[in-house]
Amino acid sequence: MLPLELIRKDPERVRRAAALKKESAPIDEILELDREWRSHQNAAETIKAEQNRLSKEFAKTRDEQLKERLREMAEHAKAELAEADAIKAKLDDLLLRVPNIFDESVPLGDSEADNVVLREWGAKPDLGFSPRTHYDLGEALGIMDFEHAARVAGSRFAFLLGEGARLERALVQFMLDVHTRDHGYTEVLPPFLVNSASMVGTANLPKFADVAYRVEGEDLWLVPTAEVPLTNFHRDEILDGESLPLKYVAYSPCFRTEAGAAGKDTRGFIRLHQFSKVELVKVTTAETSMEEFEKLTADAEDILKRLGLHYHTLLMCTGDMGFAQYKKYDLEAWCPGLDRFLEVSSCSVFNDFQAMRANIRYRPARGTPPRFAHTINGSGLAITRTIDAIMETYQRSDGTITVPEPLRQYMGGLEVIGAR
RNA sequence: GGGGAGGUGGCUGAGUGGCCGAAAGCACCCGCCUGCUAAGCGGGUAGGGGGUGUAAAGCUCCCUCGAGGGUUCGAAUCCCUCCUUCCCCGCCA
Repeated sequence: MLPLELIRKDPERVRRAAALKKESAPIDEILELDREWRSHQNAAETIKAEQNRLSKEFAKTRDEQLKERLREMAEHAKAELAEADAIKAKLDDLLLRVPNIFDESVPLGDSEADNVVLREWGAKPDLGFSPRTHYDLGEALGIMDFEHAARVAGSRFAFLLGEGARLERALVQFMLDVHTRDHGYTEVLPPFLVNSASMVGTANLPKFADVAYRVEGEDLWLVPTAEVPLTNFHRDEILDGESLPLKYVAYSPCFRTEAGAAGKDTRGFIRLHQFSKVELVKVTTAETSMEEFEKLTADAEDILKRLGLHYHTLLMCTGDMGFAQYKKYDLEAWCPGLDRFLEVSSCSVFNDFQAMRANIRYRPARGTPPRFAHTINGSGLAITRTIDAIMETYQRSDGTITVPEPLRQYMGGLEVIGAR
C-alpha cells in the first residue's frame, strides 16, 4: 500500500496514477476518514494522558471521589478509542485498495497495444512445413490429454503423460539448477496453501479474491503463484541491511480461477486452473531495486536463450501493468503453431508497496531506524507455456519433437520425443 | 484427536496488580584507559502512531511483553477465546 503521508501530501499524484492505471482510488474518502480518525485518536489520547497521570495520584491518596472520576474517564477514553479504531479499520481497508504509483519510465497507455517492445531475441524459426499447435502435436503423441482431464477435474485442466510429464519435470529441474547454480538464488520449496494475511501482503487480497481458490471452512488459499509464500516469508521482520538482496527461487503449482477470462484461450495448454511455474523473488533496498529488477529480468531471459526460444521483452504501459506493480516487463515466447507470442514470464518491481502491506523492513546500518524493503519478482519461467513454445518450435515434420540440448541430461539423454 | 508446558527487546532470560517498555547477561555503538590485542571503566542501543516543528534534530503524549476481548482507578502480571512452539499418547503419508 501507499503511505498515508503520500496521500495526505500529494493526493493528486496518487489520483493521477490510479487513473492512468485504469484503477479506482477512494482518495477523498480516505482523506476524510483520516481527518476523523486523527480527531478521535487525539481525543482518546488526551483523556488517556490525564487518566494515567491521575491514576498514579490515586495510588497514593486512595481518594474515593477521584476513583469515581477515573472510572468515568476510562469509559470516555474507551468510547473515543473504539470510534477511532472503527474509523481506522475502514481507512486501512480503503488503503489496501489504492493502486501503486508507477515509475517515470513507464509509458502511458490504455491497453496492451500501448506496450513497448524493448528488445527481441532470436527469430521466428523457418520449419519448412506448416507448423502444428502444441495441443495438436501433444494429443497425437499421447503426451497431452484434455479429454480425461475434463472428466477428472473439468475444463482448463490437463494431463501430461509419459515423455510430456517428463519434459515438465526436466524443465523444473533445469530452471532451478540454472537459477541456483548460475544466478545465485536460494532454492525454496514453499507451502502451496497460504493464509489471508499472506495474500494481503502481496496484494492478492482484497482486490483479487475472485481469481484465487479458497479452501472451504479454513483461512487458506491455494497459491496463485509462489510469489505469495516467498515474499511473505519475511513478513513482519526487520532484516539486516547487510543481508540484502535476498534472492529466492521456487517451483510451485499455481492455481487460478481465471474468472473474467471466460472463453479466452480455452483451447490448449495455455490458460489452465493449475499450472507449474518457477518463480524468482528478491527482497532488497530502495537504492538497488531498479537495478536488481533488471538483473532478475535478465535471469529469466537467460532461460529462454538457453532453450533457444525466440522471444521479446515488453515494457508494460500504465493501463496494462496492474494494480500493485511499479514497473513491469513481460517476456513472450514465439509459438509457431499458434502463430503468436505467449507470455511466459512477468517480471515486476513493487517498490515498497508490498513491503508495507507485509511489513517487511530492514535496518540499513546498526543504530539506524528500519525502512521498508523493496520487493521484486518474476517468473523464471512459467513451465506450462514454455512447454508449448518448445513443442511448437522444435517440432519436426513427422510430428515428433526434438528435445532442446540443455534438457537432454534431465531426460535420460532423450533426444526426440515421440521417436519409435 | 487427547494430555502437559511455553510464547517478554537483536539474542539469552528475570519479572504474579502501580515504583515496568521491562532486571541481568550477551551482542553491538560511543568515549576513557592502554606499546598492540584482550581485559577493565563510563555512557548508549525496541517498534508503531498522534501533536509540535519548513525539514532534520528535539520536545511531548498515546499504544505495543504472540493476537483479540474482559476484570480493575490501574494489567507483561488475573480471566476468556484464538494462533503458535515444544514434550508425551493416539492416528497417519
